Amino acid sequence: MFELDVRSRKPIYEQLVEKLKQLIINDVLKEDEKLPSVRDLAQQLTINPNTIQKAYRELESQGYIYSVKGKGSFVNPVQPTKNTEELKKVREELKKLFAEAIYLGMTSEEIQALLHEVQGGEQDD
Amino acid sequence: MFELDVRSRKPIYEQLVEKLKQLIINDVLKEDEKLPSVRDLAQQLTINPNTIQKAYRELESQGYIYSVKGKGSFVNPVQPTKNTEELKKVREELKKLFAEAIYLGMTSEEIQALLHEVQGGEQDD
Amino acid sequence: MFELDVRSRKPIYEQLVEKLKQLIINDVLKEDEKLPSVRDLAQQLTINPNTIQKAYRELESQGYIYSVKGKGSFVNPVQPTKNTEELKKVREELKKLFAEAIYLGMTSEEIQALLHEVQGGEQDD
Amino acid sequence: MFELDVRSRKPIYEQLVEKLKQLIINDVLKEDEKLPSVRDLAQQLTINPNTIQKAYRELESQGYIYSVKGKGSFVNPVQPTKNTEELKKVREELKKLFAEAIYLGMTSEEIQALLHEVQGGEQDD
DNA sequence: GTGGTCTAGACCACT
DNA sequence: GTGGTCTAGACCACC
Repeated sequence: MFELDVRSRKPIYEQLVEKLKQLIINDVLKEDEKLPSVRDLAQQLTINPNTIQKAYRELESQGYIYSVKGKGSFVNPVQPTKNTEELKKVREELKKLFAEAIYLGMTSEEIQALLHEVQGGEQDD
Repeated sequence: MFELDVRSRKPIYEQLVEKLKQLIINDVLKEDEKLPSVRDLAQQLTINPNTIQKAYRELESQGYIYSVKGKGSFVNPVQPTKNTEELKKVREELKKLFAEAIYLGMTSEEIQALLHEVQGGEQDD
Repeated sequence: MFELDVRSRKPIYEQLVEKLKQLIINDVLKEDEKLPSVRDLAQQLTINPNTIQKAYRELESQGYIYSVKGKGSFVNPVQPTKNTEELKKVREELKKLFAEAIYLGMTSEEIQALLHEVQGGEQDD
Repeated sequence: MFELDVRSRKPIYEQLVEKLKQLIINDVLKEDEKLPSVRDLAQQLTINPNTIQKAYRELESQGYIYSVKGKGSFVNPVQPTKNTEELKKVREELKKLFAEAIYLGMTSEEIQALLHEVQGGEQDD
């Protein structure tokens, strides 16, 4: 299900957060769907349950999931209002990346192609 | 000149690397222009010189600047050949960000507008 | 395990990088094998841990090892794609050394003998 | 005549030593031929005369040239006896480089081709 | 004066 | 306990 890279400089829990975000964003994990339990996922990925829990906590605080005591963790519906802060960050990040991509030689056509590629995948799911 | 957040989770030297990259990419620091000396910048930012040096070294190994003992550190001309590795990373990053931006409600029109905004600034310099 | 020359003009961390490279190249340290911890090696060699870390970091950025926070540093499998830059350097170095060896009186037979000697050892492991 | 790389991490005087060695090795500078004067070379290369002098001193101590007060510096005839020490170093260096080249994927055929290339150039000069 | 190396020692993040 | 970051302060090599 996941491919975690122990070699990466990025901490494992951050990788997990990112992967799960991707799954939610790409609608693989639908609204109110239950995430795998901490213990199950830990066993599946052969990593420490604490690490999983840390990832879930992070996702919760970012508003992507919610936890119900004794039942598990579930995907949050999108809350457009709450995300203005995050949108601002994403905009800033995009600007930086665009500048860097152009500096490294990418044309705006290539960048747009990439965008449409992602967008196409989005709709297909 | 810079605004560093000492409290941030991101290491100071990485923040520095990013800021300096921005300056180079946006042509504020031109080719072969001298960067502030390690000691000067350290004093200016009230940061340890070693930290500055770490940032400079990182920028050097990424090909953005070069350092000459006894003379200083200077901006490198772009080397399109050497940056294939970095381009790959940027492409991956862009894909992730696009997905996230769309998830948060941005339309592809908005994203493209942002791209053109950056590109415009680029050409004006 | 290592013999470092603290008096040498070559920085300690560079000596370390070289020695460790040798061990990896000669398969003394196998793929994914754990390197000694920064602190352990520092104590063993009576050298400051920062110096060891600098060496490890250099090896990491050259693609020979990878480091995982909280776990340790490990030998990387060879990545033939990523090393084009380094190969170029090695080729240049070889050319220079060949010229010097010939100047000092070595015949090309002697040089080839040396090559086969090394190659033999390589295959025996 | 020379191409010095100020960008290089290698000190300029070392680059000079290497270049001059090459010229001697490749017989561009013949036995007892006069080297350019320190001041001339300094002006030609637009670098500090002290740097040139340091390079000449180094070459002298390595036995490649000799200096005559008031007359200049001259190329030394090869002294096979004196070079056993250096030969030993070169042999060690070659072994290391061979191992590294093989590790990075070069075949012994490629290496030998490189050798013959250098050797050919040697005889042509 | 410039970058580069090294030490000693503190503190943090991850597992 | 692991690697990673940062500081303070010393000394060296190069130009």
